[in-house]
Amino acid sequence: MFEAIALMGKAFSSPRRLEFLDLLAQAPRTVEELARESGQSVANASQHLQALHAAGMAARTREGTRVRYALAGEEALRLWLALRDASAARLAEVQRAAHDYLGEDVETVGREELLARLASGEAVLVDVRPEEEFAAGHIEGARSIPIAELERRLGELPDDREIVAYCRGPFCAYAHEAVRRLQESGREARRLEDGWPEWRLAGQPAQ
Amino acid sequence: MFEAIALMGKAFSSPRRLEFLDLLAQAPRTVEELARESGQSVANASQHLQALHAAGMAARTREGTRVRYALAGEEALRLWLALRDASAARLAEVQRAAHDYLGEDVETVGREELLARLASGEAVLVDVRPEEEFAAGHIEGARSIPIAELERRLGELPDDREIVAYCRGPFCAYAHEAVRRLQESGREARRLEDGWPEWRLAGQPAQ
DNA sequence: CAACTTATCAAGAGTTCTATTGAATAGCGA
DNA sequence: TCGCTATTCAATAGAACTCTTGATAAGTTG
Repeated sequence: MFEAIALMGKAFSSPRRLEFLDLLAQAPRTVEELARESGQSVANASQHLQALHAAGMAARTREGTRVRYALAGEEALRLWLALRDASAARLAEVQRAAHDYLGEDVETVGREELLARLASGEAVLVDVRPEEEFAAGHIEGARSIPIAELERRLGELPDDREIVAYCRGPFCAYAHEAVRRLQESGREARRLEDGWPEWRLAGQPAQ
Repeated sequence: MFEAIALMGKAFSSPRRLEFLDLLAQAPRTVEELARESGQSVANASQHLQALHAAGMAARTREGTRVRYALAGEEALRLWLALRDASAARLAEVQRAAHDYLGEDVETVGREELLARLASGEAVLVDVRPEEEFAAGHIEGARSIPIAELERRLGELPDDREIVAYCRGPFCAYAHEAVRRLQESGREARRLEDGWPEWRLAGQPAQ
């Protein structure tokens, strides 16, 4: 029994596999994409992805000559987020790594407040993740400006309303970075406290 | 970052450690007790427990010459139960192991129905876990009859009311076993669909 | 069908994990 | 202090895991 459960537990014991889970939480991807985005060989990525599949954490579908992996349902997403949050709450190593990686804290907005400010037109919501992730699903009413293009496309954003940026989640640096740049441009800006996976899991309006 | 999270993830990759989590979900215990109940050497148990501690899943307190380990807060319990349930939902191996271990399914009662029937006096609730686990915490209104003593103490139970048995959780065989024996004795009996940890986590009345 | 792309397989070197053994340490009580 | 108990430490052999390399399989396109 415990041996069988450990089959799933092993999915969480390798940083590489956790990185895949994090990527898959945003959008399904092919093996080659996952390998490229995580900077490892295709063969190695394939092995880890098969391990995730065997652990019941990833689903896979064949698409012609490629194979697309996705998280295996909401349950899998919930489990990954629970592990991530629990480790952030209890392990000093994770806190330290997060702080080093994210830099100075940036002011946040909660879900309710964001919804209210969007409804009243006081705020504009920007998704700063890569375009493909936006395409795979995003918060209702958000517009896509990937962080890499933000500088160049600053003109598209109003400077008389607050900008709220969001990205992959609370441990993703994109939104932090975006808020800093927006503030440097003289705009009022905050980041959404969560990212897209948390929003979706909470059953909030999405597209 | 992912490396740091994997420190916690590794806690779930060994059947031995999962068994400890399962035991600790019932009640805190000393190293020696945990080693005995899981049938392994003390030195080995100590190593695994230290790993759980380093992973932020177990807390430890010194008590004179012994060391008592406990789950590190509700968060740890929630994570363990989430992993267990997710693996039971998604891995055929776990389902098979559970069925082999638990035997024929037994009729269950839900929390709400149990509370109603206890309030109206239509049912009697029995905790069939070992006595020490009962002592460390149990459902309000339950009486303790460890499964090992059930046969001998059958006379203590009424035969004109339904008996509801519960134990460590849905994958613990004690309650199944108890219901079968109670039914053989001519009593009406069902098992609570969850066990003590789930009950406590749900914030239901406890002692 | 041949050439090509994408993913998986197979084998092996190096690393990490696990359980065992025996020794060492910490706290207690005489 | 000494002897005792409970736990941890240290060393080690064997098992499992990880990544790399090169070959193979599946599917598409010309």
